[in-house]
Amino acid sequence: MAIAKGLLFPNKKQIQIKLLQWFKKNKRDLPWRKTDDPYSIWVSEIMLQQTQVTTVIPYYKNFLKSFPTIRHLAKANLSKVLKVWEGLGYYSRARNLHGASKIVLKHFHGKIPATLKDLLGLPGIGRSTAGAILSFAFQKEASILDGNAKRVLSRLFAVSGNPEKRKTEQLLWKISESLIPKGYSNPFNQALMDLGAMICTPKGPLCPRCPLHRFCKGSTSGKPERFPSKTIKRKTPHIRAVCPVIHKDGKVLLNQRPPKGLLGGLWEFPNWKIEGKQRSRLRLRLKNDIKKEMGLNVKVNESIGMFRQTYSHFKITLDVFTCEAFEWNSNGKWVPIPELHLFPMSRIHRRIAESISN
DNA sequence: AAGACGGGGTA
DNA sequence: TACCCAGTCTT
Repeated sequence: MAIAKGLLFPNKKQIQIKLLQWFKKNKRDLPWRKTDDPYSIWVSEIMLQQTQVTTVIPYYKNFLKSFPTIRHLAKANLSKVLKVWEGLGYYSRARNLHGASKIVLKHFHGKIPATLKDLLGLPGIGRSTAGAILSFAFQKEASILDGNAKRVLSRLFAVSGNPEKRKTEQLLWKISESLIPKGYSNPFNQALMDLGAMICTPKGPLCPRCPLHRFCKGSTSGKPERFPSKTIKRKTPHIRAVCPVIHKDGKVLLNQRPPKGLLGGLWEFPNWKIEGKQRSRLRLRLKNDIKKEMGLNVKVNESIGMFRQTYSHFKITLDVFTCEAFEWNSNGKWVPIPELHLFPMSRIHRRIAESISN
């Protein structure tokens, strides 16, 4: 496990050169590589957290069109930011990005800070994102440890520890730091990412085409895919819920989720979990529950369908019923159907909204 | 140290 | 289905 920092790998120099040469010739053409604007690069790095490049590209372009500068972002309403973020997931990223833009405007004269300490003080920026911003936007000496770097380095040095354990993380960070050629953080970190995305892929790595093939302990030891080691995941629970779409005079009732936590700040149709035994006489139960919980007298129509969504730690099926209300009083917001598109909503509720708009 | 946090692409 | 993505934050 111990790899001393100074007298590291004898191949260090060759690894650096090979990787940089490979990168120069094979780098991906990505929108955020065409700019030197720290704000744009920052936006890209936040979007790329746990999200694949191809998913991010259209969001990145649209976001910068909507909020061209950090000042535009800082002055915008959170709801507008969430709307532009809609569908990208991990909405706390949007909330943190927005919050951080206000901090930068107020405490850093609108200039994104260029030190590790200051960057780490901004919400949504952890060590790896800070390293990416420092090296990509400011040409500073910094290291990264994203999913790509983690996989590449684990294989290159056959790091067999559980990648989720702190000790393994620390070791990988050490490797990432010590491998960077002085003055070349920017291309080197990008090269690490591109190698991980294009050659050293999670499944079926293209070792024969890898510039680091002959230095790679993972590859020469037989099966590079053993690294990083897999972690066992519990299978996700399945939640069933009912979801009344309550109509009155061309409007429907929406609730806004609390600002933090799951899908924080997004709007949705009322919905609540049902247990297995409650599945009988669903429409009658629904009518009574709406009366009891919302103080609303409604007529419950037939179900308009089951809507499913899989999240990282559970999956949910919403049984959606249209209802007709006989009165207005309620918490929540009555929204004309043609205006539903203005509200930030999660994927599953957006699909419901679209299904009743047609 | 462990769990929460979205949604999609891929095999 | 299962994996995993240019990770961070909370508990």
